[in-house]
Amino acid sequence: MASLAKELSAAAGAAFEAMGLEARFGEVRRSDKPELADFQCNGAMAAAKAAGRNPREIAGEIAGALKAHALVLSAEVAGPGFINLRVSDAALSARAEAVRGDAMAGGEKAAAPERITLDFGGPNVAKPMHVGHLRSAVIGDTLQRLFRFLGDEVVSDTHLGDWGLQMGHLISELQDEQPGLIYFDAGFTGPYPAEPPVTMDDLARLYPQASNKAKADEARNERSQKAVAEMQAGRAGFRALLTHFINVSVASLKQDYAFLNVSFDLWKGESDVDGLIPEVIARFKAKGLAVESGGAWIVPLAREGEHIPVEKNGEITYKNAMPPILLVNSRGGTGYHTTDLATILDRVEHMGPAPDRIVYVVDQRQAQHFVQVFRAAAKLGLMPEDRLEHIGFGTVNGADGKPFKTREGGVLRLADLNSMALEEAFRKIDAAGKLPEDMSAEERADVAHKVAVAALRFSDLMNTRITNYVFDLDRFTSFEGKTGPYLLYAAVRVKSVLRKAAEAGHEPGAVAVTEDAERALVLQLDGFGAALLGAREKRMPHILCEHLYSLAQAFSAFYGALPIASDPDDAKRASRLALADAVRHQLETGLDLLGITVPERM
RNA sequence: GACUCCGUAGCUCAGCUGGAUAGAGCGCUCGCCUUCUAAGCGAGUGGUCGCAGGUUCAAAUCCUGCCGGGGUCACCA
Repeated sequence: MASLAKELSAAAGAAFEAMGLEARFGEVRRSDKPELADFQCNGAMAAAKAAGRNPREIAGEIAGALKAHALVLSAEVAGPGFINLRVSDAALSARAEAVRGDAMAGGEKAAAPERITLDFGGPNVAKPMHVGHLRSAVIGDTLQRLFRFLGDEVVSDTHLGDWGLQMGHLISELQDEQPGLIYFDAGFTGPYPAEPPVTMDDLARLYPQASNKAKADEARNERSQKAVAEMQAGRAGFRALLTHFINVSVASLKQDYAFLNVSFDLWKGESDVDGLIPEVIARFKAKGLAVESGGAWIVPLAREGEHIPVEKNGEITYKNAMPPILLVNSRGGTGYHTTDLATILDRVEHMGPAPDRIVYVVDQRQAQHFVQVFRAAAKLGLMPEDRLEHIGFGTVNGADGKPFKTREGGVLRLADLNSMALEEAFRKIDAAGKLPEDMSAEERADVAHKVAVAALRFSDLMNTRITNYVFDLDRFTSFEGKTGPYLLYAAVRVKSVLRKAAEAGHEPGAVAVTEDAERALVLQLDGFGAALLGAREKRMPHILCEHLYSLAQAFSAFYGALPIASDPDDAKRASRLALADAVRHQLETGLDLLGITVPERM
């Protein structure tokens, strides 16, 4: 059974068509005014304008047709031409039962599923993840889960940053500290030691150290540039170091991601497409798309009207235009434009069936970079621009309103954020004092972890992803109001009611909706499918967050207003238990899509 | 300078493919635990939707222009 909103939309659409008007006017949605209606259709007014007719007259005819529909209790015209619909208790009851028994908890598959390569995470090998990496991880992972649930075929790839200047910084800084290491002996032919010469802490220390020096000292920066160029050119010792750095980093990254329930199918990185870079460059040159400029090779991308070259002191800058990409720099090295293009080539031509779409979940500040890469990829014929998609998100700012810096040091590590959230969860759990005395230390730790993850993921996902937000520890770990822990609490309470009822021998039965709180609850359940599809279409997880939060609220109101397991009437008790079970099913399903797991007790 | 995102309640934010009296959370004020988990529920408080024009029967929503803030603009990614 489709959602009530969908059934009603189809019926209203058919009624519009019968009048010679477009079916799209029949869109029915939840009413803004629950005291007046369950659902409303506003299409008559738009249709009247298109057809040059009286809106109330059209609304009256549509309402007349809808009255005959099996789900509809009443259909009335209000104001300038709103159609207010009430559905029958029987329709709501049937809908609740359908949600309860549905594998998708009332959701429905996407109409046109796609094969999607999802690129998110993007951690750098040189440095531990910081708070800014939270967003890509959490938004990307949620989209991954959502896409799969709705029928898309997803391959996720973390796309490690392991090929750029940061590797040069790391290599040269290590050489300064330990010049005797075998990796720096150009005459050595191998094999190199299997044990890594550094730990994650070493890497975390070496990188900012080198970066700061390079900023202050051009000669120091030049050495990093040289080191990276040599590494890219294939110097064996440097490649061996690269492999060590990657392995050390990945082990650490996996821990941070695992804490947040974030996973990837692939852990490929920029260095994996190293071998494809010459081919990318050759293809651009062969097609005449690359031009030489100041010793470097660039690919101009500006379109008609965009390209405004301005010459100043003998140098040409491209003011007010889409800048070209730097294919090969003047040292013969390549930057992230080129590796990104090589990665597209890899994904399209070397990894099985080509994806329908490649989606990048990366900071909004890189929007222009992606426009450039996408244009270049399209020019090369790798993939049309409209199949490449950048899902940007706002920065996580500090209290000063500025984004957390990543290269000056002093940033909050993601691992530390995770620990802080976990500590806070423990503290709040102890303060609430609700966990049963008999609960083992292991289970308590598990509950605290689930609460911490719910707090972190939900507080990040509930924001519209495009806007910046201020990092506020209280907000991340708040256990009151519109938060992940509130949702967990609501879900745990449903489970608790159901468990206790089962222990008393009471099972869910046939649903018979009668009370307002029950009607409101089922109407909320009915909106799940639309929320899922909306979240997928717009790539906006907060739409799903809003739905689940409203569902938890509707359940809490229902719980407060009516007895469930404690109702003495057998039929009412069975019906309300079934309603509670439908809520549990949809809440758990939806929270799982957000990467949030509900414990049995808390 | 160009492009881009944002500007809605004291604070943090939804709503933006135009529709009825603009919604949440936090805060603040009341009320509710001898009954299923009060990390809860109910009621109240609180808004020139940045400003000015325009389109429309109807604008927070669409268009134009301003103002304010963030971001980006080839050899770091």
